[in-house]
Amino acid sequence: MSEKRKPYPFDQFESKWQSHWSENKTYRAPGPGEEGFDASKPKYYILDMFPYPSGAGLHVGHPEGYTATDIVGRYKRMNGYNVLHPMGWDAFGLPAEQYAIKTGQHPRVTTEANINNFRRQLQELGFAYDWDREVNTTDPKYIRWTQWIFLQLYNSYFCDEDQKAKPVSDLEEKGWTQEQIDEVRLAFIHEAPVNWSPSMGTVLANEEVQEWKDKGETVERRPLRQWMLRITKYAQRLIDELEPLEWPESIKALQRNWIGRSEGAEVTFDVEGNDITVFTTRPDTLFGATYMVLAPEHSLVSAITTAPQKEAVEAYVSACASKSDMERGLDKEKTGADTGAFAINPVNGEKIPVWIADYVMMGYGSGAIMAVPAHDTRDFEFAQKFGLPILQVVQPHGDQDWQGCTNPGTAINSGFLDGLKTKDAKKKIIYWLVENRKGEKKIQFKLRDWLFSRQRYWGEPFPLLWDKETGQHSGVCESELPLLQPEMEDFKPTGDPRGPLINCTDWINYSDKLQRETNTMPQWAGSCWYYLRYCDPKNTDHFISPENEDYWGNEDGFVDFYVGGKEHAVLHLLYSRFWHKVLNDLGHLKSKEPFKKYFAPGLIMGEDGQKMSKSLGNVVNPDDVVEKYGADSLRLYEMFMGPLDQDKPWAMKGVEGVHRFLAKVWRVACSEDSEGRWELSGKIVEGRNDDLAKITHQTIKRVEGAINSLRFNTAISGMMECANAYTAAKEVPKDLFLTFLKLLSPFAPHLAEEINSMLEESELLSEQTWPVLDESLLVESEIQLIVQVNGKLRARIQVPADVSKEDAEKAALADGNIRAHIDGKTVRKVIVVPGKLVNIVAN
RNA sequence: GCCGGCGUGGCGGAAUUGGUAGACGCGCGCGAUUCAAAAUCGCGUUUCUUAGGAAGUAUCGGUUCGAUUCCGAUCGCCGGUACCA
Repeated sequence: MSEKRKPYPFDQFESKWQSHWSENKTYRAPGPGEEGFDASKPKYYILDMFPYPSGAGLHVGHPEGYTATDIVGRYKRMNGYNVLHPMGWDAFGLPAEQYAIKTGQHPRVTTEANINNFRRQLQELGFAYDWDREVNTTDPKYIRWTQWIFLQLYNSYFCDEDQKAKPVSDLEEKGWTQEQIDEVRLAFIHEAPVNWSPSMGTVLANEEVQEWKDKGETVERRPLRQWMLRITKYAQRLIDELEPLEWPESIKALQRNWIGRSEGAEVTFDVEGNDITVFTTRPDTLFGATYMVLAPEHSLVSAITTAPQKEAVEAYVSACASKSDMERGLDKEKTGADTGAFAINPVNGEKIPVWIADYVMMGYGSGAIMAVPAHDTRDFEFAQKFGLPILQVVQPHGDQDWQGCTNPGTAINSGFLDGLKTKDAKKKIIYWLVENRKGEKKIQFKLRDWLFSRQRYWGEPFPLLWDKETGQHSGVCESELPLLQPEMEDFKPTGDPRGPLINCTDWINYSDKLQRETNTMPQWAGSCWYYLRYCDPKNTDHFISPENEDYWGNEDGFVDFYVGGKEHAVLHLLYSRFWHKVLNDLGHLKSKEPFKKYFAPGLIMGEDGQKMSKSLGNVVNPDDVVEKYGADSLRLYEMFMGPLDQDKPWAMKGVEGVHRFLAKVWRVACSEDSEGRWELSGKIVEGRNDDLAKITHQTIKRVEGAINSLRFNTAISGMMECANAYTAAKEVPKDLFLTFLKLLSPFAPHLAEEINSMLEESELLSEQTWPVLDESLLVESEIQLIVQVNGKLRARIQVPADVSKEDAEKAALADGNIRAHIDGKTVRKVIVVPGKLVNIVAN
């Protein structure tokens, strides 16, 4: 009936085992106080980035990381750990809302349907998740705690002396006014040019802009009053506390880069009676500052501009204002205008002209620079174009051209700095600036505060109220949480920067005096802390109980091992670290970091080597692969493709390859009868076979090593070699084959479980312990030595494993081929590496 | 420009402290089985070759008895970031 018989009947047992595991709660990980909890067991918390349940369903990229963590989790479990491996849904967010608008359904409905589809797909891959711990960021019981954490941020400030967050109530006790307190809250309202997307009708965080632009959305700068989170206060700690984490160096570098720490100095210039401060990383070049540049948006521009220059300056400012960020970035040709004003260089009293130019950004430092054209490429270009003076103050090493040269060297034309190396000149000028009250040492960061409000419907509302008369804001009472969005017919973005909730008058009006905040939180809010909730998902008194925190978390990084896409290197991973530190500072958590160890799987590309996309038609649907080859084959293939952290192209032929391997394992135990039915072959016997014992134990060693170093592709190669040996043998001892099945079970749990049960083993493989390596089986009595002459392989000789150096040398020199190669030459030296080789140096 | 990563057969890749380069898989070729095919099993598969060898891990150079591995320079590709002062 079936046109093509399957190489092994995965379709008949995969779903059976999935149901079995699910019904028996095989992978339940009980926590403190729960039934079946065993405090003596060590714990292991392994976490996947929870997916955003899109309408498109699971992508083949998802099971890559999920299979890796599943293998490690199952391996740890077989080694006696109480493994927490949970799954949940990052279900708020713009795409969900856009999809809902498009289909005319409420996002809660479409989200639920998408979640059900995702859950089905994940369950069909046999992942050992504890589904009792499932979390969903859009669940009111979850929203409640997201909002509670927001209120912690809102009700705290950053104490600079102690470098940590503290409750604002401390400031109230010190007699601070409400206005003063509002200035320092970690969640604060701020009017500034922000990233406004006209196409999406919302603002975006700096970190998100590129991603949405890539998807074709428009983003422009626009001044708006928005809620911000004061992440910049944590800039230094976010760099320092990253150091001890077991993260890939590249990801750490990405975060450091984004935070962008620069050491330098602030220098104050007198400009027509105003103090203008600039930041510079090269205070040693202060004598070479021959002009000053302000950003066009700088607040003092109109005040200092002289009458004759007024028209030109105003024209330039408005030209810049109308340019989008993109145009401004693309246009590398320097432009600017002379304000006519002069600044006094504090170090030598020189009068230097003040210009405005759009190569100076308002968002970094003070929005003003001292220009040192001799030693800065941008200032050099600008000075050349506008004929401004260029004064060399650093003599670079060697014969490098000093013009526009930014390299360090020796100070010249710099008064008391002359003759000093750049490093020493920096120290001396900073000392001078401090002494003369003209500046100070300064550390500057690129990191901006986090724009946290969105003008959308499908997100957590801010639990905040505004006084209609005074305009003062305040947090709602914790007992009123969760605060859910009202039911609305039409929640489309309105273009109104207050968001669609503004149209829901019943909901907005909290009382006669008070009105609700109408902005909502970004998708990141829920994902910032979900790893904590998994530990105690049903707790109604705490976001996580201290007992669960102590049991599941680590002091030096809460989660033992976190796996997920590197596209979140400067988004989710940075935001989570920030929230975790705030919660730690406020005494709600004991650890400083959320993720002790982190790993980012590579991207799975299309078969054509391009990134998978609908438009290219190269998308692989995991459901189709499971249908055709089974879940084990998909899992195994994704692990066999290559190193986990590398980007790699999909190849359906490769899926067939691992599928054949699984079928080969199946056929070690089973064969077909004349009707085409599978039955035990009788090849598995009681007995012993030293050769197979050796390769089986070699495989234990290889697989263990490979799992511990996340090199799953080599684990699978090892198992393939072992299976090839079983295939070639006439009989396979049962104990060895059962050992092999245990090794295979984290990778292909369904097949391993099925064969195990067919061999009348009653206990589930996943309940069994990992095989113990017997090293004695690996020792050889005879080994092969390679013999080289002048480093080139010339012979292989068999010698006893414990051969002495002298005997090895003798045996090598006795070999016929070796004799031929050293014939007529003098042996100068013989290197013997025990157990490996003999190298004869002769000429 | 700056930061990070990567260059090994026809392809994905292996070689864990420097010690047999190309494991394992894909593809391809040959053979067995079959009436035939599929499936399966076995053998072969870096290149050149005067068949003894020679060359070979992006390129050039260095250290070493010995380098895919360590060091230096160059080229190429990928990712991040960018008038960040």
